[in-house]
Amino acid sequence: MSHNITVGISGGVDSSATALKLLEDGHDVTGLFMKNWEEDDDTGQCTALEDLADAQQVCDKLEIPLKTVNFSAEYWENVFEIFLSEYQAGRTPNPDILCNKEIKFKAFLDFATDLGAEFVATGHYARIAQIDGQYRLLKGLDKGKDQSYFLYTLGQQQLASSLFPIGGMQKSEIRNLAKKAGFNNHDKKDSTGICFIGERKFREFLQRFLPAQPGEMQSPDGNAIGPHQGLMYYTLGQRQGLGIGGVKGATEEPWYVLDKNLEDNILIVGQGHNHPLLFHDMLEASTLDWVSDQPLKNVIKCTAKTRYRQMDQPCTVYPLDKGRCRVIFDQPQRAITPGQSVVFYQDEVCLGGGVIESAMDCGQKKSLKAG
RNA sequence: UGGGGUGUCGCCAAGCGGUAAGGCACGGGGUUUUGAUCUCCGCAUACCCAGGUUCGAAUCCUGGCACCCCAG
Repeated sequence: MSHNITVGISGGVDSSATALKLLEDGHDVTGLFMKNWEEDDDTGQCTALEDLADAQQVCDKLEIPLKTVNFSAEYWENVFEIFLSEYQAGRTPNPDILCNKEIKFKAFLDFATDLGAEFVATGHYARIAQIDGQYRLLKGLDKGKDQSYFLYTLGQQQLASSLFPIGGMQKSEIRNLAKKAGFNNHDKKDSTGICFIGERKFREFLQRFLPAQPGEMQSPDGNAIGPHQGLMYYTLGQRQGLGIGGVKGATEEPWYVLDKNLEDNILIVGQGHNHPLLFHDMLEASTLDWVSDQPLKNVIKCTAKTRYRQMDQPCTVYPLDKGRCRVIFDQPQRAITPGQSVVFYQDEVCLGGGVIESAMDCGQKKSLKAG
């Protein structure tokens, strides 16, 4: 049967192919282009305009209407301000997860619904299944492109009114479809950077909103290594941008951010990608979201990702009070970073996740392999 | 200005008469809907300065200069 479906068209191949597939399935499709950020990128390019042109070309080709909507105010208030305050607090937020929660699957979904859409569709590499009367969020079938990590905050209501038509396809198939359909963007480079904001020189970008707060970099045993520009500009496990050259008496290994001492404004740095202080086998997370809408009641054994594109790591999740949980990994994890999200899986099923508050060691630390 | 030592890429650092290793940092590309990580490529006609010896010197000699250490 035919449905009235609004597709979030970004100007990229994925959303274009999404519209194409829905159309081929006989649905009544409308394109909706969002502009959520008002300024141009670093290079002065107005990428939003170029993207809109691509979106228009695709919709013209498909002979479907293209509407535009501007959620800049909502984006600023519900995504960007939180993004900034998290950085201000020395944490490392994931704005795209918030963007999905607050914009794409709230503001956008509500807007489309008001316009009469029965469903919204996006070009995410993820799948929605109905099992035992419950909506499940599944990984995308293209192992290299799975984006379920970014969607863990979606609940039953969102999934009930959303479609991910390309979640079962490979990226290469998508590009072929787009090429056959005559889309200009069939070989357009995958977009990266913060959604709607784009690729930036990140520290410079942050610096425009959060002024520098220089301090000292120290080794774990307190030796002064050099200056830093402000703890908010660095994240755990980071190598680039420290500016630490050769240090007399030190090894030749590169330096990484090991920890932040917010009280004294000190950045703790050490040598080696696998520095022991970078590894922890336990974390606590808050602001949990479960796809089932059911709060965690019992201990569960599952796998988790601590960041996008990480391999699934076996772990055990323990419910705590105040909507928090504790996660203990079978193996120590590198650079578990407060502000980032831990997302839980059981095989292909994304269960939900939460925001990492802290990383710790539960004392069963396995010995690390060198190198 | 007594004695000893050192001055090679932004930093650490090889080189010991035969025509400038390497690492880090940095820059650029790739991967990537966060931030990171990772990966590839680039990066000293030049060895504190000035003379000299050699077919040939960063490497030897002489004289400066600078810094460091021990004495005073």
